Amino acid sequence: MSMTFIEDNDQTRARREHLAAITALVGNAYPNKFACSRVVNPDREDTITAIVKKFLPLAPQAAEEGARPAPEEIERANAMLNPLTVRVCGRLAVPPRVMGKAAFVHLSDGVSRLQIYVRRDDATARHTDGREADGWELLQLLDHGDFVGAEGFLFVTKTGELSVHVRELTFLAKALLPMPDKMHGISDPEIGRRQRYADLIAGSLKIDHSDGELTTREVFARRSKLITELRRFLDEHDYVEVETPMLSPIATGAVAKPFKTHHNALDIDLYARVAPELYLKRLVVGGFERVYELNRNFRNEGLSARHNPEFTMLEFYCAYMDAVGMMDFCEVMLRATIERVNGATHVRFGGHAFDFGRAFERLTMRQAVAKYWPLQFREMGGERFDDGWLLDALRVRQLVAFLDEQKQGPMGATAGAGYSSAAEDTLKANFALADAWQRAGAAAVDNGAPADAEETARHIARLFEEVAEPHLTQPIFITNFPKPISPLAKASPVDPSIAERFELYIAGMEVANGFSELNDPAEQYERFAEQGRARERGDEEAMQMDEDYLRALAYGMPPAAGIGIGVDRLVMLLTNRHSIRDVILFPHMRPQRPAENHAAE
RNA sequence: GGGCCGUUAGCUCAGUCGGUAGAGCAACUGGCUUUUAACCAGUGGGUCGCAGGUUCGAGUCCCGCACGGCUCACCA
Repeated sequence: MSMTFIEDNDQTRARREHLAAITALVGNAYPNKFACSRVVNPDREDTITAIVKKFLPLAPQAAEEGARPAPEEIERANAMLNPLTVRVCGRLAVPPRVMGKAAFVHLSDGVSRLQIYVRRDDATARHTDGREADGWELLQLLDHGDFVGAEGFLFVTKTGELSVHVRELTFLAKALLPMPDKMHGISDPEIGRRQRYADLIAGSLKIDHSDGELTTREVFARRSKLITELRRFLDEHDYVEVETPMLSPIATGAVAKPFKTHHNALDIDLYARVAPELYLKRLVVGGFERVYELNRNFRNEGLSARHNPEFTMLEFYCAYMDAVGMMDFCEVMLRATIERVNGATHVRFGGHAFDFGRAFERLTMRQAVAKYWPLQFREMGGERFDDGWLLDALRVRQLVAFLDEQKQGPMGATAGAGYSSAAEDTLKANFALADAWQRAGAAAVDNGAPADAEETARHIARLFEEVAEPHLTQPIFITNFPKPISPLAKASPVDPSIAERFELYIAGMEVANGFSELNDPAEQYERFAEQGRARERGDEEAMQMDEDYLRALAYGMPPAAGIGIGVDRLVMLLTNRHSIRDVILFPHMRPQRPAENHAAE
């Protein structure tokens, strides 16, 4: 038998030899079950975590750090603990500490650890055929990471640690591979993400947690808690959870490139959904006035610290509500769930501190661009930046062209050469700026084609992304998106050029996106048609016409607001992880190239 | 694709000016019946990512390649 996944070295050889010796000693080294005691709760078997939680408070405390508790206090604790016989099981969290004729080992259940104490003169083991075997002999064969069951009585040691004095040891499963370093854990993030099991083990076995960061286990426990709380909040507000297709004949509902697959029996291509949006709105048509789905979306785009090809989105719709109402609701929901998950509305994320208890700022997209337009470019060619320019298509063109040029060169002459004085530098810089501004203006006019609404919309979105987005650290709603880039959103009743759409930004990340839903089938048809024209011009991400959806709208959809919340990014914020790959258990990674091929034989 | 950084024992990492390959942990042997990053004594373990060059001599300097990380561009 060749097990190429187990490297052959002195470490693995020792473990295999131990396994053979264990088999000789106790028979089946992989028994099917182990029944634990029911000391903590007669209705369920004890876990290490349950035992520790229940009995740790009985262990005496030392008067000061590093000192041992008073002997009489230990005696008092043992008088209560010794009559309690427990059966517990778990993974060896450390290599056994053998001291001649006695040994200490910690067992872990993945969350907590409990020490067991094995003595040569009173430890037995159980052979799978029922015979008694030598427990001390079995202990000698245990490796860091093995699974064992232990029966014995509770006590506290001289140092005050709650422990189990083992009477019978049962072998449960072998770790044939060495455990991650007990002090350093897994240092290579690559291995941590590819082998999440090893990462989780490392977190539960690591001795020093002094860095104050959450363990991997804790990150995903918090993720689970967040998802529970989001569901609870929506359930309490009369939302109904549904599941809509992951595979559909057309990928629509968001501006994104889809994954394509094929259904053999039907002989049709299907797409992994990029958003459940249009299905959920069909349900609003059908009478689900409050409906949500919390599930995966798939987008065939680049990977980054903030992008995984599949990601979890919470999407929900509320009839008779508009975008403003949805922002209010979203804010209340985040405040409530974050408080329940983290125990406070305060969140620390890298060097930033957020207080979700405070009202979120709200700015229109144009206001955001105007607010964050760089100070050094407020004066250009004798003209003063005015946010009214953002209403003027040619001005918008000029701003984009100007920004492009500034991004290209290293600010032209503004870098300033060797010996020139500060005044000279400023003068040169002003000239260069005026020049650039003029060139941008000329380019805007020369562009030829009359500026159409869609081009202006894209330009404003670009200006927003370049100029404002990096500054959006504290939670902020950006509102009033240009209509042409929002094909499913309803126009504002006061300004038909903008959509009643918003995005929530936190720590520079887009965390949520919502709007007043377009429910006029005729207008929706026109918007799809515009998208179709963009598609023909080569925009792969443009949305496809969905005729069934239009038919649904034709049956009548009540006014409604909807929102999509990026759950992974929210988890990042709540766990202080700066890569989305750290909050997804098995993130997609580039396939591993065989750089080393020692496993060949 | 561009820029920067990395690759040394099973793991985490040192390695000075170019001169015999190092530590801690882990493994193995022995000692130790309340330890806790247990301790003490000893043993084994290396194609220094790969390939070429310079040199009397390369883990170290030079060139190329592979693998990986961070970052920029693209993107929710």
